[in-house]
Amino acid sequence: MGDDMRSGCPINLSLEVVGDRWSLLVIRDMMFGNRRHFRELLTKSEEGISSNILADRLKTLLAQGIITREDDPAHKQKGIYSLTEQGIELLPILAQMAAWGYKYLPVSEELGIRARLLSEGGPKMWAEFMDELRETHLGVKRRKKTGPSVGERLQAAYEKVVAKKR
Amino acid sequence: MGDDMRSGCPINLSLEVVGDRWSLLVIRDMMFGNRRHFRELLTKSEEGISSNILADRLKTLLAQGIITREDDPAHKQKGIYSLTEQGIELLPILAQMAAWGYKYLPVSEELGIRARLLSEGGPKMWAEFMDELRETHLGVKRRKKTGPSVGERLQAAYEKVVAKKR
DNA sequence: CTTAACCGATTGCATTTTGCAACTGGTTGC
DNA sequence: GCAACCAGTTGCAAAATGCAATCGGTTAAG
Repeated sequence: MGDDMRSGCPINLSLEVVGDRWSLLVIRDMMFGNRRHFRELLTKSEEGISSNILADRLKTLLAQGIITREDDPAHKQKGIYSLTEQGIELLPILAQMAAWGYKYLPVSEELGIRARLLSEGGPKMWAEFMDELRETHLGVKRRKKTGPSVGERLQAAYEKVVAKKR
Repeated sequence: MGDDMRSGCPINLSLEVVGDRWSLLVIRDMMFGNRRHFRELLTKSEEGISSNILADRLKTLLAQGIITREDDPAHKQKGIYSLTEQGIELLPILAQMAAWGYKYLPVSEELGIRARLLSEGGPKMWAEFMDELRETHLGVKRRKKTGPSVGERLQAAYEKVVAKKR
């Protein structure tokens, strides 16, 4: 993660910031899995990131202004990681990657259901989900709640598939 | 580029395929720079990829079905690389990355202009550009041509900025 | 027909990044 | 007071990356 710039191309710059094998997975877990602590990100991830890599990525994402860290008032050692607006706006990238992966790669049924719903929901659903993230990560109040949130709907759909498969 | 699967999550799988520092830049140059030969991709890139990395990435992208390679009838040594439908459908990911990078990173004016136009154009413009790519890479005839293509418009805007800056 | 430039790669080697496992210094709950 | 938990750090091996030189073949100019 050197800070030497290869070119001023926006795609290149984005790749220099989040174009590695782990950064976007950490963001994904913060967004869809609501992981906010180091230990949650470390142990509750599907892929099993190792602790040194996680520590390094969190440091980089922090330095880039994609996440913030604050002390957990309920536990002196715990930090709470939150997405910034800049981090929240990575969602469309994740959504497109999810849609592409769902269409072309051997996605498992339970892990693919969210991608399918998000893809079908389109940009409108993404915007709604981003508003929910602004509420949980930035403390921005949302106006209304008619029915279950996008996050709840995705989670419910996931659990339904898991239950069905067993 | 091991083929061991970390998880069946669509985002993770996408990252395993194109989540490195170079693959998407190669795709970008094929899409927006119309680079089709090894030497073009090698020397006309902003970032200066090295030949062994390029060879390796082309091999991987080929194996993944994202690009194809055929012999150039006009030159026995040259191969022509083309995007497959799967590769063309990476465009929305690139477009979102371009938009995010343009918004949050120190993008140069001349390399940012395409990102701005593409972002303003939205999914409709992306679809049009993908149709143009289907024509040039897959030989699929398009129906109509009213005015300059998206590719031409992006290129013209880029050149205009370059001319202005000098 | 010679020859220099060009072609898509490959090779060897140094540097950097990643991955794993053990461990540290500290906190919390029982 | 002690076991479980916490956010990381350390040491080291393995893999990926980056660079420069090179290879065997093709093409175009003279």
